[in-house]
Amino acid sequence: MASVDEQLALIRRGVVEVIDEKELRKKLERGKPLRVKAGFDPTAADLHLGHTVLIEKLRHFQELGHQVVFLIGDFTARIGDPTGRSDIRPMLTEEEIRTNAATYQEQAFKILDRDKTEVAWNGAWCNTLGADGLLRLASEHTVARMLERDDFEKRYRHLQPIGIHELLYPLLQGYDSVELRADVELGGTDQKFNLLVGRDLQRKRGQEPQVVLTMPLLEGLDGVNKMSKSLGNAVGVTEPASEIYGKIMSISDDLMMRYYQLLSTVDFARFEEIRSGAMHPMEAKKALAAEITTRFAGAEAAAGAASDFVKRFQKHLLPDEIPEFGWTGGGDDVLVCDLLMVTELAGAVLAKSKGEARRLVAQGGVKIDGNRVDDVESRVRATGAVLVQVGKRRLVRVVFG
RNA sequence: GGAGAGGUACCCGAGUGGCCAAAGGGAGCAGACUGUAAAUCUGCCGGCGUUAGCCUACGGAGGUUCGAAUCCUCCCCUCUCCA
Repeated sequence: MASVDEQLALIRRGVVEVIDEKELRKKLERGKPLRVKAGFDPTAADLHLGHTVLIEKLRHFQELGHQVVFLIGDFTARIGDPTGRSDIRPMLTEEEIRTNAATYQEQAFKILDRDKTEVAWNGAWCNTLGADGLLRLASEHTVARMLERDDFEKRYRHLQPIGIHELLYPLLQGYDSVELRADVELGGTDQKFNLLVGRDLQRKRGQEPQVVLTMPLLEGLDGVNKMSKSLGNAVGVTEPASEIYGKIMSISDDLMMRYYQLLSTVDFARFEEIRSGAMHPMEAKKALAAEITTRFAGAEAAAGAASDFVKRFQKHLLPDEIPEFGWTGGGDDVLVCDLLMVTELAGAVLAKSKGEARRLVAQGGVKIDGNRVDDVESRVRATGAVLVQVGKRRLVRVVFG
């Protein structure tokens, strides 16, 4: 095992706050592997890059020989973490949670070593806690302290509803640490309150309080809000290579530096080179996109996505693979607007409605076989196949017959 | 239990009988400019329809009216204060 100082150096990288660093040092000095916990509520179908910031940090601990506990919040997912929420979120069904949890696990092991990771489900103890246990838990905290929490306080002040079950969330998360005898818990900065409740509860139950490590929140593609699927600014780890690559290429330069900081493994010298502008921002972005795409989709797919990107957006050529859709509408010639509706059922939506289709054409956003079409009345001969392009990214080959 | 305030499109939010498919902002989409960047500018932004127009929509259900997001009744939901 590495020396305590070496360990601390790696552990501290990218971390916002360590509570408390002296305690962490003391724990490390004992020379025993620490139990390091991070919890994930399976509220969405997939993990996205935001989650991976924490998982990467877990991996650091794993590399240092500590015991990583990947906690699936199957029970807490039913409440929904109130963090950052301005409204009550609907409770998920057990079914949804189970499926989500399964994919979370699979995806986490793209980063973590499966054999060295302990997977725990908090339903295991939450479900057997009983009203009795819940009461005891609830008695160990006060309403005033709970309402100190920023998001509760805000909602309270803005006359927004707060469900009583939501007040229970931090307690349950904290209780997980008691059950798992966690030495360290990781979370986003927005989790600080919940993480600290864990320390409190552990102390009350005679355990040494866990050290809390907060990680920065990864901004989504918009560069403003934190990455979240529901905000539509997320990059999912299971997305196709071309999507991951393309989405990263579309971020702003500022955001790129942020992603480098939180997602990349490049060393400090390289980081500085990029930050100073010695490297062209676009080249730097390509390197980042390649690194991340490789991590989740493999080197081969990443290379493909990269060359596709150059072809398509820099040389303005067509990509290797273009989705095809059969035309079933019939007729000798077809209104371009109708053509845009062809993929509606297949999911790759070009236009959601005829109105939108007409708008897109009128605004010059549509190309047929590479030629801009801006007359709403335009028609194409319904023979062979035509290439339909909407905007820069949406591309479909419509096959007649 | 009592008193009061409120629920408007993806989000915030204006509108208190016709000029309201509903101001303004944000998000989103398309175009120009680019490095598929940012910033900026332009257009669009419920559905159907070539225009006219029709349908759907201001928490829900009824009602008043030639006409309702706006008025009335009941119901549902949220918040505040008192108990």
